[in-house]
Amino acid sequence: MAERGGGPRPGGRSARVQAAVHRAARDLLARMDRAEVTIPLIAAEAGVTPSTIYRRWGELNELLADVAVERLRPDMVPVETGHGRGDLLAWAEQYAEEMSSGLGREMIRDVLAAEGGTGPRRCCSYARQQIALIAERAAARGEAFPSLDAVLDGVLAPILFRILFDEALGPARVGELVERVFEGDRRVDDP
Amino acid sequence: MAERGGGPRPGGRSARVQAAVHRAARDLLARMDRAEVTIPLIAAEAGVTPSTIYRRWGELNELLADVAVERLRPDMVPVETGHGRGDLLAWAEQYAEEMSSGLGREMIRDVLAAEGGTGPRRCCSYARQQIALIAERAAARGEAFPSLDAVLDGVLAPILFRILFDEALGPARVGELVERVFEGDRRVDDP
DNA sequence: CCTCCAAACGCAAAGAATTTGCTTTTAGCG
DNA sequence: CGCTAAAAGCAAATTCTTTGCGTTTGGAGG
Repeated sequence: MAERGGGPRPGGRSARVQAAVHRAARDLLARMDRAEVTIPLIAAEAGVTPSTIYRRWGELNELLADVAVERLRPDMVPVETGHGRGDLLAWAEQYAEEMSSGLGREMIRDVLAAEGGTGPRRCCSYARQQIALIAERAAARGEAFPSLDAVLDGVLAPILFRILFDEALGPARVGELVERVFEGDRRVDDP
Repeated sequence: MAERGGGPRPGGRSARVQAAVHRAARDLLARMDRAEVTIPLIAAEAGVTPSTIYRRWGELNELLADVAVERLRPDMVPVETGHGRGDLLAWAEQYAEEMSSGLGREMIRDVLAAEGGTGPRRCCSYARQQIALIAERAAARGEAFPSLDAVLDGVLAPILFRILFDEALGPARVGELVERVFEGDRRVDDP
């Protein structure tokens, strides 16, 4: 029913409609309150009929989650500072800042609100890839670097947890978390 | 608009309606798929008109979030094992298990999906209270115990992060997290 | 190049949910 | 014992969602 993701074939009609709908949704989210955005509105903006959207996405949450996951995909490689700890710190600080914004928070919530669990998984995997890349670079330089799970649980988890349930962490606290994940037992086993 | 929480006055008509609606929502959630539950359905089950619910809660998400926060409120004090680390471990394991269930995950998502940020805050504060209680008991015994923030970021955050974005953590990993939060800098006076 | 096919879209009617104006009930108060 | 403000009921109007059916489209095979 859902058929999220890149679409069936690149270049087909299906892909064009999906692109138009995504763009329309992004535009509307940018210029009006999230609660006022409806499927008929997006359809009108995209130049398609509502039933097309209902058939492809099923409900507003699925569509918005789809759009949010797309926007959450990292668009650049993590900056290189010369050592793994600096790379991770820079990445974590930028990540925390982006996600702490009003728009960032809304996108995360949209992703979580969708039915199928694939959206959150994809977001997690995006972060995983970025961290793995930093870890690889560190390993190539012969540095010790914490395991992927340690970084996920020790840095990413607190950042997202605080954004969702409490108050977003500031850069100072993010720095502490990065420091802490480098302390103690370093498991370099994970590539 | 929302008027979540305990209700205006205990015993009034308002409180009775709220209780009836909450119960109806819980019953329906228990016996049918979450996606099929609608406000008119809940209204019928509760014996009120839909417009009452619309006026009080605004939309389905708000109502379900309200119900979920209620159910997420801890109903007992953390078990006493004799020392803080054991208390925290027992609490964390039980928390992780409860939240990892299908029902637990749905409740968390409901809480997060609501508009106002008060639901997630309240859930966080429930956990805070439980942890603070464990910490107080430890302090009363003269034990060292990690700071509240350290526990939130080091134990609670990974548990919830994995449930929401990845795969729920097993008891073994939860135990590791508890161990780790007791390592390193303890910001409470030494034992 | 042409024809055929399945997938996807548009249209419009039917069905369901949401909003809203107005009336009625109720609990608390003087 | 009335009075009043808040909350609920009722019903009409509006908006969203679903669905059946005909049309278009892009691609595969001849």
